[in-house]
Amino acid sequence: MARLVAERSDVLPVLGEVFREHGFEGASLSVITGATGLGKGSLYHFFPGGKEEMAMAVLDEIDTWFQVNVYQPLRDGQDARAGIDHMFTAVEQYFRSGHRVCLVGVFALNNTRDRFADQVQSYFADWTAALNKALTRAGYETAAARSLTEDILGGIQGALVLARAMNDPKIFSRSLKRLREQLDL
Amino acid sequence: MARLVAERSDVLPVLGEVFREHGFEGASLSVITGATGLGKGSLYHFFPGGKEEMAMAVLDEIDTWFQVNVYQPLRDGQDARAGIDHMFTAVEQYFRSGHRVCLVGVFALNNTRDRFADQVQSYFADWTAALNKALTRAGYETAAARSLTEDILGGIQGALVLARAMNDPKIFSRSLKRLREQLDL
DNA sequence: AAAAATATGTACCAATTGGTACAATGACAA
DNA sequence: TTGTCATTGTACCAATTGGTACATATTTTT
Repeated sequence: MARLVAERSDVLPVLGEVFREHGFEGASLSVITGATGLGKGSLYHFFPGGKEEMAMAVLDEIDTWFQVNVYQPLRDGQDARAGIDHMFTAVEQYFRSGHRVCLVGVFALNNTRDRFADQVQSYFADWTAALNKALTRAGYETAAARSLTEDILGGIQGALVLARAMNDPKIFSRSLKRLREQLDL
Repeated sequence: MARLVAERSDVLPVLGEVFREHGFEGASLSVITGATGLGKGSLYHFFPGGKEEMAMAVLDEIDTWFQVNVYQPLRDGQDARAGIDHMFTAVEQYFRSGHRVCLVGVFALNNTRDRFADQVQSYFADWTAALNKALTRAGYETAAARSLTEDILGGIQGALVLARAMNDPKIFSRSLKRLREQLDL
């Protein structure tokens, strides 16, 4: 069902990158039209709710991606260890080895969080629950699993901040590697 | 030399909180005048360079604070272990046990970083150098110290992101405690 | 091909943006 | 008290903001 004209879903990845780069406030309509190549007419046709609906749609797409590629393997995979290993691989790729930043993290840090509180909250809550379950299934005690989960999710977010702040993506890959090895699966 | 009228330095903490809460783009002049209680006249008298100079001044103040309260104790304290322990205490207080976010992190994540690249970079570079030196002095091997430094700085930033995203400041305190204990000083 | 539905460009809108100009006010020292 | 300098409020500015209206394409369906 491919069309020549743009589809709503085609523009979501571009919107995602725009919001990552500029934040929600900084992503002005003119920036968005420039990056997507779509005029206001098209934009408001696809997203009648304006910027807020665009960001919501992006967050939804991100949620779906993580559900499929990260949370479900963690929760339901036969081998818990394999699910965890798969998570690290998926994360390394998703964040482009530290070249890409976490949109949810970007939104979370300032007052943009309040606009999208539910989606921001559940992004990390779902991830936490899934990883926690996997670690438990892999043999960790309840308390240890809980701590490890926080350390790993925090470690990922922090490594993204550091990598971008120092303009050195390798910081992310190195950190991810250590987080993984710390588990000696 | 206290004066009845406002001083430039009096307004810096307020500006800091405004930029934390709204980010650089989101901190409009009207938000700033509202939060500081100063009109544009005063604001542009103290900061002729406008918003950019305000943010620069805030970043400078932050840098000074960390130099005095974190980096120097790490670098020059007689007891390296005490310096590290002091760092954790200072950080726990500075970030108000997870109620406050890191302004440099906020700026780092989106394109605001490019405006303040030097200050963002050196905030983490200086911290990294100081902590690395302290860990080395405390007995860690070169490679181990380097990894630990990244883990600790990343862990702090990530914990701040998580705490704010989940709206649960305790995540920060818990993470900080584990990072500290991991060192068994 | 005609009709219906989808998609898009253009013009327009009030509100807000960051910033300037400047006169009036305040403090303070000679 | 007079003069100097720091401080502040107000009015103003062009540019941009997010958003709407709508007529015109462009597809898709019939």
